[in-house]
Amino acid sequence: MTPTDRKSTIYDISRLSGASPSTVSAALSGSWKSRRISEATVETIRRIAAEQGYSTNMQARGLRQARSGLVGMIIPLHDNRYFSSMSQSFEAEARDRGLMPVIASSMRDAREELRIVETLISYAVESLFIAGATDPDAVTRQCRAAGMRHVFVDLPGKGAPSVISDNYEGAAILTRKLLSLQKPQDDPARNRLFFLGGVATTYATSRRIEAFRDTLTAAGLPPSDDQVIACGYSPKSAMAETAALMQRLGGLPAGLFINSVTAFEGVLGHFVHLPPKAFDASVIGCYDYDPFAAYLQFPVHMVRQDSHELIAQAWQLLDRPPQDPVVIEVKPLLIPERTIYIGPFSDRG
Amino acid sequence: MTPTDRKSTIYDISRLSGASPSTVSAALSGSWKSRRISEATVETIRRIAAEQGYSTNMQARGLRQARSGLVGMIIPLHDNRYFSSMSQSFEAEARDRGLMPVIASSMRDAREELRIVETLISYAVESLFIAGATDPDAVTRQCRAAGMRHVFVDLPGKGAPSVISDNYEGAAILTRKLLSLQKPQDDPARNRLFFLGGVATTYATSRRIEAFRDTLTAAGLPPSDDQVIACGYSPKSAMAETAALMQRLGGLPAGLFINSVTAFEGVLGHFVHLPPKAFDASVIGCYDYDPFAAYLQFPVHMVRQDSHELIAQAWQLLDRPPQDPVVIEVKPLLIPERTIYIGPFSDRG
DNA sequence: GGCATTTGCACTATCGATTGCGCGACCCCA
DNA sequence: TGGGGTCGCGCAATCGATAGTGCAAATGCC
Repeated sequence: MTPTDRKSTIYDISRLSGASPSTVSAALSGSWKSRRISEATVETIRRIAAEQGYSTNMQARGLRQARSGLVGMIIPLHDNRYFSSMSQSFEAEARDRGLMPVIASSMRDAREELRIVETLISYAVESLFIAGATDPDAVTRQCRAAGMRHVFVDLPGKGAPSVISDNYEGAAILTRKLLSLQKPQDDPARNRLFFLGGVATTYATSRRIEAFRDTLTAAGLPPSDDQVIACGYSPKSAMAETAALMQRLGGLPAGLFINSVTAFEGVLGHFVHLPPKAFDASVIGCYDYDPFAAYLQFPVHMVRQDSHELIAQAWQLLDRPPQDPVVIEVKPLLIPERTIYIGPFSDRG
Repeated sequence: MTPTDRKSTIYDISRLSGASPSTVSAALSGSWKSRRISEATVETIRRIAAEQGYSTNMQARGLRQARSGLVGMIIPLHDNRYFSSMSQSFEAEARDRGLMPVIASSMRDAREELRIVETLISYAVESLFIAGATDPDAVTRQCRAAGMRHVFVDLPGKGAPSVISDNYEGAAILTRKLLSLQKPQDDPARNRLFFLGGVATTYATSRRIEAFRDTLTAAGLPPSDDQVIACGYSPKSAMAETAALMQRLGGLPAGLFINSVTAFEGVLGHFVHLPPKAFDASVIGCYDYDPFAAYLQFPVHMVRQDSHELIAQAWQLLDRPPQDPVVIEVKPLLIPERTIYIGPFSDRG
């Protein structure tokens, strides 16, 4: 209320109320019952604190208690539907628990990721979620050294509990779907399914490629190496690779398994140059869901990873830390073509 | 290195190096030159600190220096392309400046927004960005009381500098585009443009509605009140309102101005039930850009707000705080139909 | 050689909140 | 009236880092 520009402290409240700083602290922090402070005193202190617009200095509290009230989360990037919906779920749960979420993006850069971990440790976050880790083992080493609980999401780590989506199953479902809808093409080079996007050395992508290969093989169509183009997640490279592929094939292949929305964005960047009927002979699938992508000029079959459930399970792992570094797999869902999925936060926008 | 589970402090380094804690602090914080600590001593201390995996306790430093090294940002929600790309730009710049970004989402809830402001103040963030504020005046009051610098983005506040996109201009451009492409329809009730989504009492939406109205009026087609349906930003309500509108009109109107991607998501939730040719007689525009939305079954004309530029300008306002609460307007861009815009982070995914 | 500087570092208070401990006042009961 | 117990609260240490000040040893200068 009073327009002082210094933030008021318990010492100010102490002076104004006549009570000692420790009494003020107890009154405002909730520990007054066990410290036998009378309700009347507490009331007075609360009133004065409210008048002064007092709020606890969390740095001081954190320093004293060795708890900061912060929880960290690292994601590859904010600007991505999958990860940002993880952030949303993460933040909701954190705030429900009275914790302040700190969400940072690594841009899939291992160095950056470690820098963030170190910074978060400096701020004494109480636990850390790492989604889509770039170098999980290094992260675990750092966290261990600082005694920090952590959980991996989407990309497992050997040194800590992990929650991932069932990449093999999801990719197998999607591949089968594509196979079942594939229309035969004249040119044998084009009459095949291609896998595009992702980083092959990455756990998630490697599992998906495995499923892609196994499923094709099981269908009697063992893929050759050129059918897997793990060109990274960026729109730019996906666009270039799509162009190159079509150049090579002289058109679209019978089917395309796109390994993330971001890659899809790049693919689309090339597709816009094609006439609508170019897609008639192809079937397109994407590992990731986007409502708009579900309703393009051509049908797209999408696998939706349950980001909300991933995060929920991750919180549970923190609550009841398992003995061994378990890996929990969450089933992804094949979304029928041209379907708008309504998620948990869709009453907000 | 040593597997102690307590984090090491300057006192540990002090003991191991034989130097005093204050010397250790100076050596590690960079103030050693002005404190005349010999380079040899600094080297020793640095080595030991590295061996011990020391990192500064930011709570202690922040408490002492009354600076936390944190910058806050509030956005309505993470799970939104427009806001998450703001987060991305915000975070990049913050980290470049050696600050740790803390990004929280208000879910467009004024109470929640104020709670976040209070929490961020408790953590002594050094400045605060508020994007799409729900109650800017209340935010300013709280920030003032705590002596906190803040900037509004996307939605202006009276009490602090603001950077917004030029909503009037953007909406006028989009409306003109829709008008120019509109095909005459038999039914006069349907032969009109409709505005759907957003909160009418909100600055951005009200400016856009103003432009929508003015543009139609200037074209000799003054709109009636039923042509503006400000049903909020959520997909759910947009879906319901789209259904209701089409029920009322007996089909799609000649043109639809959709006031955000989130609303568009809801609209699409209804559109999926329509046959592709249902869109032939309509022209659709959306205030917000999404690469996938740009490539739907029907052409969509989109206005892209330059989130990167908005954030860049906001940082500049913090650097050189203006006397009066200025409002900087950033021009939005009309993206031609079926165009994939490649943004500043598209080499990452 | 004596005195003034400079060098290199240690001492100690401090930031704001929490917490173990202790102390006086009051009550109860014998 | 005295002893034990409870009430209500204050004192002082503490968390880890920083910064003002002081002080001995080394160096410079005539």
